[in-house]
Amino acid sequence: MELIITEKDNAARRIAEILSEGGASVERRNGVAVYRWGGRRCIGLSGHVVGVDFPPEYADWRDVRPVELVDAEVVKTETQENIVAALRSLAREADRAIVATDYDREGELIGKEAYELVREEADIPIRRVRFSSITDREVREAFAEPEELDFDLAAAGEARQIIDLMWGAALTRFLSLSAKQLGDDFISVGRVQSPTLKLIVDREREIEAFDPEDYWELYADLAKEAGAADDEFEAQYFFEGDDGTEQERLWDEDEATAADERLRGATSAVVESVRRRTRTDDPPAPFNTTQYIRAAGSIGYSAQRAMSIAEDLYTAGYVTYPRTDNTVYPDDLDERELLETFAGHPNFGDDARHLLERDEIEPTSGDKQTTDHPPIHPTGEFPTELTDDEWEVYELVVRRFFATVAEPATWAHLRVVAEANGCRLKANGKRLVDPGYHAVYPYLSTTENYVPEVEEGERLDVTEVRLDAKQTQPPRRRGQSRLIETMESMGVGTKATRHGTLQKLYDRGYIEGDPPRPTKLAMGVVEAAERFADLVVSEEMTAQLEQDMTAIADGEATLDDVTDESRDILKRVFADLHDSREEIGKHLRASLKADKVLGPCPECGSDLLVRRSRWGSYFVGCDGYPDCEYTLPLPNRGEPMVLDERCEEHDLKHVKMLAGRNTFTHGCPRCRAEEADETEDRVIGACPDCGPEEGGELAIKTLRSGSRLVGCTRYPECEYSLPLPRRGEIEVLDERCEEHDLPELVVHNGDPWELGCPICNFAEYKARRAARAIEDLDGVGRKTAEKLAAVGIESLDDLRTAEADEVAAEVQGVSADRIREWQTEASAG
DNA sequence: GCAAGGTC
Repeated sequence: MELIITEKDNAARRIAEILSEGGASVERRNGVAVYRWGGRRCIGLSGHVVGVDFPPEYADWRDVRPVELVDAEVVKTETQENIVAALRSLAREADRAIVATDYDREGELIGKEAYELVREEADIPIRRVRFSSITDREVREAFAEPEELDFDLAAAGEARQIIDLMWGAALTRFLSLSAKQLGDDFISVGRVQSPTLKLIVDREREIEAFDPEDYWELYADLAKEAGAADDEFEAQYFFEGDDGTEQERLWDEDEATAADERLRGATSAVVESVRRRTRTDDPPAPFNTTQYIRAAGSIGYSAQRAMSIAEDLYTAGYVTYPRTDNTVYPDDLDERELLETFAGHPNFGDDARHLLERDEIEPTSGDKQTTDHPPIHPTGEFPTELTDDEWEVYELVVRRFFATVAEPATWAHLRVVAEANGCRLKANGKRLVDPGYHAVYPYLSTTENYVPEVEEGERLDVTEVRLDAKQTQPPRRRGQSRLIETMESMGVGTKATRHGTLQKLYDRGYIEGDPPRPTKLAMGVVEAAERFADLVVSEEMTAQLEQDMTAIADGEATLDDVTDESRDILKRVFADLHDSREEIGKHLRASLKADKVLGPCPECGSDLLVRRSRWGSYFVGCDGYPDCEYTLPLPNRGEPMVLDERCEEHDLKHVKMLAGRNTFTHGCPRCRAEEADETEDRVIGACPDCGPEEGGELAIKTLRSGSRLVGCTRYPECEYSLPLPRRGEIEVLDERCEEHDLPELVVHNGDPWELGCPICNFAEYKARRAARAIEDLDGVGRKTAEKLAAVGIESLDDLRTAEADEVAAEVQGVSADRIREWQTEASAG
């Protein structure tokens, strides 16, 4: 029997399909899928099935001095026991094996790990095949002429594993021990996470150090003398700077007002020059992971969410592998054929047919060509049931593919320079003459700037003059996709890990919000690392490692050469760290506290801190506790983030509550509490729970945490309550709900929101939320959710408790098995 | 309880 080993199940299934010409069957070993046909078996791993670690005697952080990890042995442990067991048992039955993992360095290492597991069981020939996309031709050609594993390349990967573990673990333990942070709140550093964190911290330092400067810009509205009213356009004042370049900003107020007055003295301007240009705007390159994340970010998806959706679409077979650096379509991809599959599609058909009219389909390509996976593109398999988010992302991938085979766009640029009373004015117009690829890819801006056709020497009316006082702005914080792009350009992390690294920084309490802002703890960690272990916060560590890995792969260095040198460097770092342990610990503890301090306690003058209760909720408490028991409540939704902004009255920092899309600013917690104390409850009717027996009434209440609700006046004996929005004035109308005998409410926060009867409103809200929860289940689209609602399934609970067979009989197109899958998912979530 | 890299 010949055993074929791939990096993942998906690849195993597709390779089996190709080599067996569709004749493969699936069986399970230890729960792992094995594809069989003829004399062949094919198993997919799950990436690395073994990992590096220290022997168990190094496990206790308190027992082992961190520096000892530098010379500790590094052992391999099985991390995916089911898969390893399945692989071993298959190996015992095989008379030869073929490693078919991904065609990249990490794939070579994963292949070598499989090689060693097989070797422990059987002394059989083990060969290697390499292909860059799982297509019929590439796979057949690769299997026709198997090659050998590249052990040097695999050793390069192992060197990375060892160095990352030893630096990461030793320094993480050192910092955590020094700050006495040993539980879930340990303080981590690493070759990838720390330079990424420094990138964010450095930008924050620039922002903090920024000193804004005043400047002025001068504008005039110009209009053709006999033209239509909408022929008016804006032109900007400019002058020649000392270096001969065009300048728009006036840095001196007197000069600015002088120019303003001069221009105001002009009633007309004379066109000095008109320049027309045509510019082509080339369609974008195929999607690699980073550019995909960026595009998904521009339509509102976080990096993590974008990757998670892409992975789901990939597993379902609708798009190709989402983790790739490649921006060049492989020769095997027939773009015309793929377009043809879309020609009959209800959503994409028109665009696909239009693109097929081109004589020659020549796709764009990016700078980077790799051997592991093609750029992300649709497979041509059409999805049936997608959630709204999945559909939006799927459409993005389809349209990006369309864009890469579409024509360039053409813009007409028109630059007009005019002179008015000695002032020179310019206007740059642009018009999209031919939308080209924008017609099929509507995600990039096509904003035009209108400037009418004018002639040289033509006289224009000056209809308005504006002098804008402005200030230079600090650099902007990078958003998630910009950070990922920067990490890529620094060579830090990989296509498969960068978004996860950002998530890790959030989880470790190093960054908050979006765009991410570093915490004081992050500032402290980066400062400590810069002083004592500069290498671990520098991108050079990765650059050096890459060079060393290349040397190992080329046979110019050995794994031991490289790891021993790294050990020496790390030992020198520890020699410096040793004496400063106390000082570093104090600094880190001060940083940790700084993230939580709001300001002085009104009762004892100690610091008020954001704290967490035993039940997990947040509140503001005094650092003087238990001597001082002063507290203030915080909203019960989201994670509190302390802002720099301070309340003038109470000298307390403002608090923002981070809750994804529902993030809001709470402000000064003392102000909120005092406002609540001063707000009278407004009675609006009888309590439906206890009104008849106990005479309880419903009132609009404001809590000290800032929440508002309609609740029973007998609270806490009666806990009946309905939520109200946090913001906006609540108006009570005379109209009453017939069913509940309560007044209709209107919330004034921007556009008036007619909330109506609070009981009806809450019922509707719950129904909407339930519908959304059901739609979030894997493979339940809106249509299915509607069908389920029609048979009375309106919440996850309804779904969980329903009889799958009965529902299947009533709902067309949904099997009982499918419903049981959803029930499992609903119970798990 | 450490890292970073695969993959789910």
